[in-house]
Amino acid sequence: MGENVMELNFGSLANFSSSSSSPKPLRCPAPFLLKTYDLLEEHSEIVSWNEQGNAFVVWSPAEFSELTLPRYFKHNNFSSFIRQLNTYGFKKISSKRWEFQHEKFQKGCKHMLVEISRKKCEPSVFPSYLKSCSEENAMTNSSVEENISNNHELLMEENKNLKKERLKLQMQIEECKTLEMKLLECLSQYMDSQQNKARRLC
Amino acid sequence: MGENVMELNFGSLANFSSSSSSPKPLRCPAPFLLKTYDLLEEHSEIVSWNEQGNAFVVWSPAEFSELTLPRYFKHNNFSSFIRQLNTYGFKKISSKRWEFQHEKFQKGCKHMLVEISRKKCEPSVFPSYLKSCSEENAMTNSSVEENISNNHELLMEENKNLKKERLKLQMQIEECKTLEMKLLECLSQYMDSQQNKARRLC
DNA sequence: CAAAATATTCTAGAACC
DNA sequence: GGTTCTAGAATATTTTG
Repeated sequence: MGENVMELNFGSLANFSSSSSSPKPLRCPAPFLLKTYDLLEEHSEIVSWNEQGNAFVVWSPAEFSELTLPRYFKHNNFSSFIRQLNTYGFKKISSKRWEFQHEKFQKGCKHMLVEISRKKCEPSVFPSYLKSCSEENAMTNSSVEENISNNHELLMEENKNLKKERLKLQMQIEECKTLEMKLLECLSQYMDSQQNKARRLC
Repeated sequence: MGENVMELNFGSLANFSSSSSSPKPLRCPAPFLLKTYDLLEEHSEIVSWNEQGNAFVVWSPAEFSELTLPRYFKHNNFSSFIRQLNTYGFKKISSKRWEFQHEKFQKGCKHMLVEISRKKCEPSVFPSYLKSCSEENAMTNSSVEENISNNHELLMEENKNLKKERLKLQMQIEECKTLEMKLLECLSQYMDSQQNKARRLC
């Protein structure tokens, strides 16, 4: 009841814990990375390193899912595989084919796998848009910005982005206000209905 | 009884948030829904209604992607199809097979498709302050402004101001959020106290 | 044609195991 | 840490006023 509402909506507050993220080099690569690297040494037509050896291509997602995945993982879902790739920071670098890249994932460089770590962000009270804003703020205060701000092109770009962001923030505020009104409306309706119920009970 | 009260009230809250924007009865179903419904009338072995006709099953994702999807959509990605299903509120109801369900998506009930609408915000009471479109953005990107901004100095100044403004907007959002939490807390407390009163009256 | 709605893509959140 | 399901976010693309 009332309590459940609170839990549902404020539950995330309980998880408010400071994160001591430690991206120190691990001694052994994550199993997922090893398996993915190994699977590329099969020299199959289903999946392989790309021409430059700095990314890999799943040439046939269907066969890859049905034949390759279950031999290395506990599933045969392409989407689960992709979810893992994203978790480890791989990017899809072609819109034409299933080609994924990570700076530290290269042909013949098995030793570099230890430098790839899982992305992990703590659950936070703040909505994602605020997170990204805060990150940006942190950046703007650094000296990095001092250097790049001298470039006219970058300035223009930043200007454009800032305006875009302003628009977004304005819309969010609009939404907030609307929601507040609706919450109030809901509250008042609830009070009415409860009073009617109480009357009937008398 | 408590639970029913809750459902009633949060149901109405959900209606509030959507009633302002769009969910009036449409005359014609979303293209995606029509296509998905049509594709199920092929009586194929790749995809079909389930036994009860209240959900559908993609029996062979690989063939579905390669053969079925491109005939109805502009792509052959299973994941894009699933993204659409989720956007329209379908749920995957089996862990064993690709079976998706929506209350208003049933065999022989094409007319019910008009009642399915695209999700804009969560059914949750809580914000997801995210975007529906509001229309107070006229003042932002005029081309006039673009020209003036070609001056380097002015650009710098404008960016500085934009950042200042951004900070202000972010603070406003924080305030809104706090207020919303208080409102909800109030609502929840009120519900509790009213229920206690009702119990005593019994 | 501009703006809104819908579609497609890529990535991430969160629950559960 | 892995797997699953769903959503966020950025673009494309289409539709509509």
